Amino acid sequence: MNNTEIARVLSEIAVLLQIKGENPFKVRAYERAAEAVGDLSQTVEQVRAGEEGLRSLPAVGAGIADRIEEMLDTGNCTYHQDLLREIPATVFDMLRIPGVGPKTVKMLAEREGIVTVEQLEEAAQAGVLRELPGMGEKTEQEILRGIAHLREYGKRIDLGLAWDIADSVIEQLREAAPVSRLAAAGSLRRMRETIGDIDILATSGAPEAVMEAFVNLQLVAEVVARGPTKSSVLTPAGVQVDLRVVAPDSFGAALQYFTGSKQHNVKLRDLAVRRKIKLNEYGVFRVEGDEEERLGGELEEEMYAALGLPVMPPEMREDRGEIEAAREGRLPSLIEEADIKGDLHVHSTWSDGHSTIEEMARAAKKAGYQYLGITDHSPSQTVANGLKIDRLRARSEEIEAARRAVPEIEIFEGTEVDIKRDGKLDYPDEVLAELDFVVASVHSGWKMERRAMTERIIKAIQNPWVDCIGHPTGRLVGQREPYDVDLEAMLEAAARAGVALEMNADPNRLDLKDTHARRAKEIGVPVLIATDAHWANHLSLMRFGVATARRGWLEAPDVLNAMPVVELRTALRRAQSPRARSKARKRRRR
DNA sequence: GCCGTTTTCGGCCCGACTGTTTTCAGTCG
Repeated sequence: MNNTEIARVLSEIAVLLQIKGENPFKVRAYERAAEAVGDLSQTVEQVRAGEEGLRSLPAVGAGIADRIEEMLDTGNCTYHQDLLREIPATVFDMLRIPGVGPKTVKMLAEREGIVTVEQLEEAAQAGVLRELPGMGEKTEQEILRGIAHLREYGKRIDLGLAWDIADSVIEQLREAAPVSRLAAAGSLRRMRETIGDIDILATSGAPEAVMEAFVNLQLVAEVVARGPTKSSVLTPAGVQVDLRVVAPDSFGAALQYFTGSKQHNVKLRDLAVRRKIKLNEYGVFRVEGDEEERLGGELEEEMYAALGLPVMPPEMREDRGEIEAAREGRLPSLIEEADIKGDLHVHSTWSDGHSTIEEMARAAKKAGYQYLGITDHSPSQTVANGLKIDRLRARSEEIEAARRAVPEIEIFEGTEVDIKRDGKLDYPDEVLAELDFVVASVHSGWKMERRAMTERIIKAIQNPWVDCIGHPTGRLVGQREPYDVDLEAMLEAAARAGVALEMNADPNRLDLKDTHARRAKEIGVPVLIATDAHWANHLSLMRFGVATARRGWLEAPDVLNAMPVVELRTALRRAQSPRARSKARKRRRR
């Protein structure tokens, strides 16, 4: 079983135990173990083979380690299967209905034998639910609406779309409501790759008026909940937006609290309790018996300072070791957008891009960059108008013209060359040698088996003219699973060869993902953050790539395109080859 | 089921909102 499968089983065990009414801390142990496995970039098998074994994973002790061992050895988990005999897997879908939690599921199954969404819908339509304990007519209607909503918009949305909505809510609220401060919180502020709902935080002396303005915003299709300090609405596309209003002196506390993650906050509170300190969304307090002394709350920094900690960047707040790092004074100094000196993976009208080389160069100048890599597709990409060798060479003229038109930007003449099924590249080496920068990517044959796919990519990494592997796992967020590849082997090969792996900044890709980037850093593989832009205005997607790199704890020295142009030129492998040196001499004479 | 700056046993975060209730349970984040 692979990591995803093992994580899924562990998290299903947690849900099943919850429905059974088991010890909530046991439930949490399984949840945390599932997260730990899901976050790994190595395979679980590799962790087991490692020196410290499975127990080295957070929240994995003797019991859960046994279950994981069984899954690795036999491909299934008897404990999980026993639980599923008591409670059928169909209840997982029921839990996705807003307002339906484990207690309700248990009650429905025991009293009415309801274990599927369809049965629940039927019972609600028949008016059976309202007769059950703790339920009434409203709950019944709520469940019917929840089912309809789930069918239509069951998915999480990508980070790019979420920020579009959030920016527009913030802008409209600033116009319409008496607010002083407004900020996005939640997974949006942490820049997670997908967003369930959008959390906005405001400060105001007149919360009721803010709530009134909020539920009447133009983009509100439906009001889900409405309270004096918290309301939830749905946009016409079915995205939920939550707004909370707090007093100005609680802004930092609320921002900290609602940014999460849940696990980060749980660990923080655990730390706080030991020091007789209480954290909530209103502030941080020292607790002495019945007495509470307020220590702060206006600034996020005060919340952390009360625990003797520096503030951690939101992207790190996932309980992946950041609190320990903060305690020990070894928080990394994360890469920032301002550190990025150029984009090295963009397309132009020569292949499937929609902007000319010059337009791309002007956009790069506007972004404050020093350089830009034009990396059009290679011949195999016929649908993307991939460049045959003659067109690739013909493109040089236009690149030269763009260099003259936008002299502030150093343009790297590049390609995104296909890695063919056998690991060979779509241009011969002598053609790749003529270029300044080569990204090699897999665009076909997704279904290859793991070993062949791994060898395929490693062969490309070993080609002396390859500078970077593009979107290294091939996944599309929420749409397409990554292809089956041994990431650890890929990283090791890249480290040996000095080849960069891409952090593709397109919010549909984010590939490498955060935990992979972190592993790349550990192994010493340089990361290229690049947008893969097909339109000039898509250079702005860099923001999402940088955010995901931050989630992977990357610092500027870990990122290839945080290098100034002169250093970059000499750092590339081709700079070391005699042929490149002669080419570079020619370039200098020009 | 996990874990240790108080612990190898006894802890394990906190509050708002809703609906169905007459004081609270369930859900959510």
